[in-house]
Parts: sequence; C-alpha cells; structure tokens
Amino acid sequence: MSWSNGLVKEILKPESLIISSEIAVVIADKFPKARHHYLVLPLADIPSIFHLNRSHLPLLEELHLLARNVVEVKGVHWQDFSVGFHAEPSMQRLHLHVISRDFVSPSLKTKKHWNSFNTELFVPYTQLYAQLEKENTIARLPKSLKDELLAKPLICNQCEFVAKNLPTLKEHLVGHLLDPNPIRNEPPVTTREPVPPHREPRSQPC
DNA sequence: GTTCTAGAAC
DNA sequence: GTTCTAGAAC
Repeated sequence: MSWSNGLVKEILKPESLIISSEIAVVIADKFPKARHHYLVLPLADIPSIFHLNRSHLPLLEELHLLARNVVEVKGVHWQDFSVGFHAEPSMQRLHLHVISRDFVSPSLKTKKHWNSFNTELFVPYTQLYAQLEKENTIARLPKSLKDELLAKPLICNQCEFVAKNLPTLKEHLVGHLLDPNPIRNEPPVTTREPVPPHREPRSQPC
C-alpha cells in the first residue's frame, strides 16, 4: 500500500523536519488530533513496535529525548502531553506520538481517532519501554481486545463526561480549553450570597 | 492513514 | 429532513 509509506516519504523532505539528530527526526503530524501533535521517528528502517527488542532501548531513549526537545522548542508544557505509541499502528516506520491532551483539532473526526489515543490502544512510552526491557518483544493485542477498545464509549480524558457522539465530545473538549475545571452535566445550584463575617466597629480610631 | 458516501440514528 | 457513523477504496 502506498499511503502507509507516507511517513517514510515525509522524513526525506528537509523542510518537514522540526528537529533532527543523527538517529531520529521530529515532524508535525499531517492530520494533528490536538493543538500540538508531533511524531518522532528513527532514521533506521524499523517498520513498527513489533520489530523492537532490547537492543533498541537506547534508540527509544533518543526518541524520548527528541520528544522533550520539540515540546521545549514549541514553548509549551511537557506535563500537558501524552507520549507513546499506537498499539495497532497503520503507518510504516516506528513513530512516537507527542500529543497535547486538549484533543481540540478539526482533524479529530472519528471514534477510532479518540479511542486510539485514550484507551489501552495508546501505549505510553514508559510502559512500552518497560515491557520491552522485561519481555524483549512487544506482543500484538488480541483482535477481540482491539475491537472491544475501539467500541468503548466516548469518555472525556479530563472529567467523567461521556459523550453521546463525537461532535458532542468535541464541543465538550473546547469547554475544558476555556475553563480547565471539570465541566458538570448540570448547571450549578444557585446559592444565597455569602454573608460577610460580622465585625464589631472599632472602639478607637486607628 | 484519509476520503467518500449510504444508510442508520436522531 | 438532517446529522452522524462506519465500511469500501480495483
């Protein structure tokens, strides 16, 4: 398939590279699923996470270093990002996703997009690293589990909200961007004005 | 991975 | 009638 080689073609274009080292490069995702969405890819021809073994642990550390670097270069906050791999990648060439957790983007269009970043279909960097260190390989998820995770309801990644469909979730996520406090399903109950604490008038002027 | 669009869901 | 989802793409 031609489309699945899109990333390999992209990293051959110098103008696409935000950062590069002798080992790996960072590009912007062509269809970003959040306000910030970058991909870190090795120059070595490693097709996917399923081709990794313990010998690649130093390479993974290099990818992670570049992930931190691109976030710094963009002047944004590392703690606002998810960094990891898709459990079932579609595109050839190993790629580490570096994505801001707002998920506010016109390119976020399907339930699959959401669940691939917000369920076990997203494997955090640290988890994959540990798994590789322990097992010397990355195992595929069973098809039944993948189907189950893809079918999960649209649960907000910042509060308990469950959206009935994707447009509703997208509206809700914009709400978190404007007000990071949890959004309630019901409007807040109106309360009486708080009574100011009573103060005795001072007996003497200051 | 995306685009397109039929028909399901509302 | 319109919105939304999900499967085909030769």
